[in-house]
Amino acid sequence: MNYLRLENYNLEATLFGGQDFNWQIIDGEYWAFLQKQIIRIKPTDGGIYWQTYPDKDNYTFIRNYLGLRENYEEIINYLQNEKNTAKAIKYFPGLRILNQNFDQTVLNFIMSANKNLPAIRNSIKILIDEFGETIKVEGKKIKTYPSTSLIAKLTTEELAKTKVGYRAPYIKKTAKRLLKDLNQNRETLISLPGIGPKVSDCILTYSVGARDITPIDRWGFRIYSDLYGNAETNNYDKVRDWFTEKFGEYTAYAGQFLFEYMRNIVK
DNA sequence: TCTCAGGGGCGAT
DNA sequence: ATCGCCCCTGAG
Repeated sequence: MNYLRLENYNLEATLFGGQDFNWQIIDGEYWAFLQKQIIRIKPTDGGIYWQTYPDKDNYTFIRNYLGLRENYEEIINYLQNEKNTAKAIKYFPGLRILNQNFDQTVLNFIMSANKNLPAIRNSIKILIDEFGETIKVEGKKIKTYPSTSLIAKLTTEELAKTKVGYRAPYIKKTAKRLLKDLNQNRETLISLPGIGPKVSDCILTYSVGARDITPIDRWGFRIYSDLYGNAETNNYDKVRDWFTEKFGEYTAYAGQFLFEYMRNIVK
C-alpha cells in the first residue's frame, strides 16, 4: 500500500459523516465500494496507507476524492471568524468535503431521501451485495457498486430488495437518464425523478464541486432557526439563500461543520 | 410494542 | 406556496 501524509484531516468525520455512504470498516481498515473501483485506506499516525483497485496506485484520483486540492487553511481561517463555525471546528477539526463520482452520488442521494444515516448505509450495502459487479482484489473476489447501466436494467421489484421502498422507480428512471449525457446543473438535476432541491444540492456539493451552497436538511433548518435565531420556516430556498448570503464561497464548508455540530453536539 | 423522525420528493390543492 | 402521503428503519 502507498503512504500518504495527511495534516489536519479528520478521516472518520469525513468518510462516515453523511457525504459518502459507501464506506465500510473491515478489520480496522476503511473500504469504499464504488462503481468499477475500490478504495482501501488503513489509517495510521499522521496519515494513511492507501490503495485503489483495480487500477492501482491512482494518486490523482484519491487526492481529488479526499478533497486535498483545496486550500484548507484558508477555509478554516475564514470560518474561525464566525462564532458558531469556530465552535464547530473545535469539535470536528480536519473535517473535509469529498469529491465523488457523479452517477453514484446521484443514485445514493435519491436513496437517502427521508431516511436516517444507518438506514441509508444499509440500503446501499444491500445494493452492493445483491447486484454489485465482482472484481479481484489481492486475489480475493470483491463486489463493487453496480454500474449505472446495470441499475437501469434492474426491475423495481429487484431494487425493492434494498429497502428503498417508494424510491425504487425513481432510482431506475434516473439511472436510465444518466446513461445519456446530462448537464450537471441544478435545473437538470431537479428535473430527474427522485431529486428535489435538497438532493440536488447534495450532488452539486459532494460531486460537482459547488462551494457557495450547502444542502439544507432537517438539521439545516434547525441551524437556521435555533442556532441563528431566525423565524422558523419551511421554505427551502429562503434558508439556502440565507446560508449563501452569510458564508459566500465558504458556504459548503460552513454547512458541513454546522451540520456535524448541530447533529452530534447541540442536538 | 409503540411512537416519532429521518441529510425529502411527489402530486393534489 | 402549502400539505398529506409515501416505504422502511433506527432511536427512544
